[in-house]
Amino acid sequence: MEVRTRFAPSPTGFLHVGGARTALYSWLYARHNNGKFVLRIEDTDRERSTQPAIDAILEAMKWTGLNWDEGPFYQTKRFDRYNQVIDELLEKGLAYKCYCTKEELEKRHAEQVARKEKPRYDGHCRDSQEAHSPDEPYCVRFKNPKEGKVKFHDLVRGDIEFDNAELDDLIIRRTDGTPTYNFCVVIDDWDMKITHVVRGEDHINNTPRQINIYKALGAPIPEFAHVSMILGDDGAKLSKRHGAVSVMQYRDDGYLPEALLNYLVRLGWGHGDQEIFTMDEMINLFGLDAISKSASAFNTEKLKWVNNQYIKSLPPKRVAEELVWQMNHLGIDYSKGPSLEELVTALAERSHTLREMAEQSRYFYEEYEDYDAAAVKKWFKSDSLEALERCKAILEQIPENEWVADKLHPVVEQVGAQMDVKLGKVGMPLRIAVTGRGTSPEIGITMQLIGRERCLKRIDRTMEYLKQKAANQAQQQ
RNA sequence: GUUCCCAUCGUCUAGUGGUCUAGGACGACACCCUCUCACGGUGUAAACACGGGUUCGAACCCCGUUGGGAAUACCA
Repeated sequence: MEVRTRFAPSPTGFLHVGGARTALYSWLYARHNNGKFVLRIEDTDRERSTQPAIDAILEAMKWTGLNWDEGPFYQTKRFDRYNQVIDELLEKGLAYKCYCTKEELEKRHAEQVARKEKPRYDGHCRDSQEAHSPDEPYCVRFKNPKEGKVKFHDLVRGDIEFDNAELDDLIIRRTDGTPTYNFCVVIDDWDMKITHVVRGEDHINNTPRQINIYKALGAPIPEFAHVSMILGDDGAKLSKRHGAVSVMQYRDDGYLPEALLNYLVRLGWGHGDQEIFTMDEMINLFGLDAISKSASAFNTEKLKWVNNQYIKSLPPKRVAEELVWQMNHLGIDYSKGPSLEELVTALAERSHTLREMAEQSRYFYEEYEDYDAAAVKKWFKSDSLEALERCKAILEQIPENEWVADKLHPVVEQVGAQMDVKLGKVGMPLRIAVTGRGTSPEIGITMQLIGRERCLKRIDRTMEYLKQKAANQAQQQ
């Protein structure tokens, strides 16, 4: 039988990393088994569901590359189907109309809590013979079995069982005529022939209710796999105060989707000691049974490391694609200067995020304003002017067509030898001169990418600056 | 309260009764490399929540305790 999985978010907000991991696991399982992955939007709660949230979720799914084979299906478009089944249930006596008012319900609920009982519907209308006028409002409840147990084998947790006595008759159709979640999922998973339900562990408690509905319907019961939740860096439940929670926020922060997915797959799943997985490896090696049962804390430091691994190993062309967003976001006009691919190649090793990379790239495309104060203080010494003069003398002899790292790199050593000083005394003033700052890639490639004309101009500028600085100091003394 | 789920270094994990004086990764620290920042390399510190069983033998199996989490909605 074909494996069919699904991801069924409710559009009440953006896609967060926990949802993304669940989606990833569901997607991987389908791909691993050459099955189908279905996307369904669970929007039966019309109060809280919004179009912007739907758009945000779809955008995040596309960005991560978790492509779906069918859907997106919307539950709000399937109300006729749900109501048809509810009517059938009503006819067969497997569901019943409940006329209890909200006030009555609340009162009984409060009494149960006061008695320290588990609050649940008491079945007041289940066997009631009370007469009701046709226009009296009612909701529909599912007749849950009163006795026995519901057992199921969870693919990640093993056997789980609940006593039916713990469950109550849940509402499947509200007074306003709209069906509710626990009913809709069952109908949808049934209609969409879902074979494996991969979802968050918060649904474990819903599973026995849903199984009872499957049974009442005579529908096949799918396999279930309940994935644990993701905690924040501090081990507390993930929330806004943890900063990045939305998947798209990670795009904005400069993470590659490949890296996020790799990080996420390893968070709660492992294959020996392996840390980095290509998509194909993930698909080939993934299995629901290896998913860890306990919740796991999100660790941004490790994500950064993974991201750096991908920035270094992915084709520069691919990284450059994602870098475009950052450059535009920072307003850097990269049309005049090195290509983004060259930039990526030069900066890959020292960038943990694309945002960092973009921020470090300004001097390749724009003139810098001021020198980095700390770098100036640390590296501009009394002999820096001489070092720059000597550098310039050699650099001027290098023609435009030979302005490449291999030719530029030895300049520092030559001047270092001439002056009989450590290379830092030459390389650093030169670096600050051409970039305005104390950090950059290797000086040869840095100068190559900045270009001959710009470099010489900046060196001139810096020599002027150093002369001025020396003059000021002399004056003060 | 009740039901259900969970429990190995700070974090993610390997480990499915002996090969565990518990392995890897991130992070931390130290050293090496070095024109900066990084990358990389080497090394150090760092964990089986607790208590009972079962067994010749338990991180691994069972029970309990403790601690976390989820559900208990006319939300999903």
